[in-house]
Amino acid sequence: MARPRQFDEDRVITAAMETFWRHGYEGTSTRDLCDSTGLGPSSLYNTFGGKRELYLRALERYYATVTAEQVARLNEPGSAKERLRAMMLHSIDSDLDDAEGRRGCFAMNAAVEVAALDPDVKSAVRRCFDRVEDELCAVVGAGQAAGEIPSGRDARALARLVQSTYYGLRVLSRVQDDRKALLATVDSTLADL
Amino acid sequence: MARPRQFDEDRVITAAMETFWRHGYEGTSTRDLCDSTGLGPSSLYNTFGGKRELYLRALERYYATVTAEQVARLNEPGSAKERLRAMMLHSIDSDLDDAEGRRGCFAMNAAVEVAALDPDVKSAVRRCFDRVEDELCAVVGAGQAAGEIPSGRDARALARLVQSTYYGLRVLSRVQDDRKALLATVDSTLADL
DNA sequence: TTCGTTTTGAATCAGTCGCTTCAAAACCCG
DNA sequence: CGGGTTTTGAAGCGACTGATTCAAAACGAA
Repeated sequence: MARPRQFDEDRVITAAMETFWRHGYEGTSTRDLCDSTGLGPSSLYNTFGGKRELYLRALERYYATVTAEQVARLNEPGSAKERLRAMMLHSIDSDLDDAEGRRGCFAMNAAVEVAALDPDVKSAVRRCFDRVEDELCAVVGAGQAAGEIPSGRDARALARLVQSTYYGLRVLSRVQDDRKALLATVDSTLADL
Repeated sequence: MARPRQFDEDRVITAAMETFWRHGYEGTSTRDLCDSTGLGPSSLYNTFGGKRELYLRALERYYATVTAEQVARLNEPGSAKERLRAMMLHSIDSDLDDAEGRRGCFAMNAAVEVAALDPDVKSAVRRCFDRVEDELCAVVGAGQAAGEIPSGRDARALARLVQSTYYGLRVLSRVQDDRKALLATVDSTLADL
């Protein structure tokens, strides 16, 4: 029928996600995106529509990959608290790793930078957060069923408490390099469950 | 000796802070700053040096005003838990208020958007966070002395736990409008102390 | 009033912004 | 191979970026 594309759409979105993740929405120019994806501007606009649409696609990709990994990590073998700890530990170590560029959590970055200005971004970010919350809830529920966590309190409420502390720690990790202090807070949270 | 300035430097910094706060660092242009401050570009550059320096001054101003208000709110009359609750409640209501433009916490915005790229911004933000942490620690200590909070655990550790949950809630408030759910998490945190 | 100093506004710098246009190239189907 | 369709690269759109220049204006001190 017609000329086929020379690029893999998934690869392009992944490359765009990396760029947005590292430099933010306003900090990323269309030329940056062309450079990192290897696409010319016409291909980029022809395929995705524009910078904003590509950003939304990048957030979807984040949900499908990184958020999925977080969920998977919560479902690895171990007690409920061990699994909660593993997820938080992994994120903190990732946040503090210079080799990863200290880019933090892409969904959180989008929440802070763009969510107030763009309802679609807000929805995409909430989708990530809600998915994590649901899985935290499941893990807490399992812990309660196993007698590891007291059943007196609502699993959802406990999950939200863990979730808040978790994202708070990821904020602090942007300016606070003391890994031990962050880990101590993780353990305080788990001890309270 | 020479021609005096036609503007009040404090007013200019405050106006610049509002603009940076609302639109972020990259989202604010020098012309935006000229418009909001009323200064011409030459006056602005002559006085402050450039956009980055003005941003740092804006962060200092945030510390001197908003962070100071948070600290003051922690020192109002009432029990320790009442004071902790008052601070968190005030911030959440501020975050959810459309009339305030849903701009969140300027220090947190700076932490997420700029801190990784600019050590001076990182320091300025940490100054805000550390000030809040210290005051939280004092309040927790007072609660322990009054018998309101068990003395078994380190006040500093408890303060950091509250602080993490606090900033986590402010992240969630960017995409989550359910005030009751956020407040429930505040109460869960306080109940655990 | 005159001098020396600083501030101010207007104009403008080269470079970049997000985005568009368009003709040539590349493909599949018949 | 020819016809129809899509993708591609290059060039460029007007607007805006952070920053600078410079002469005129506005003051205090002598």
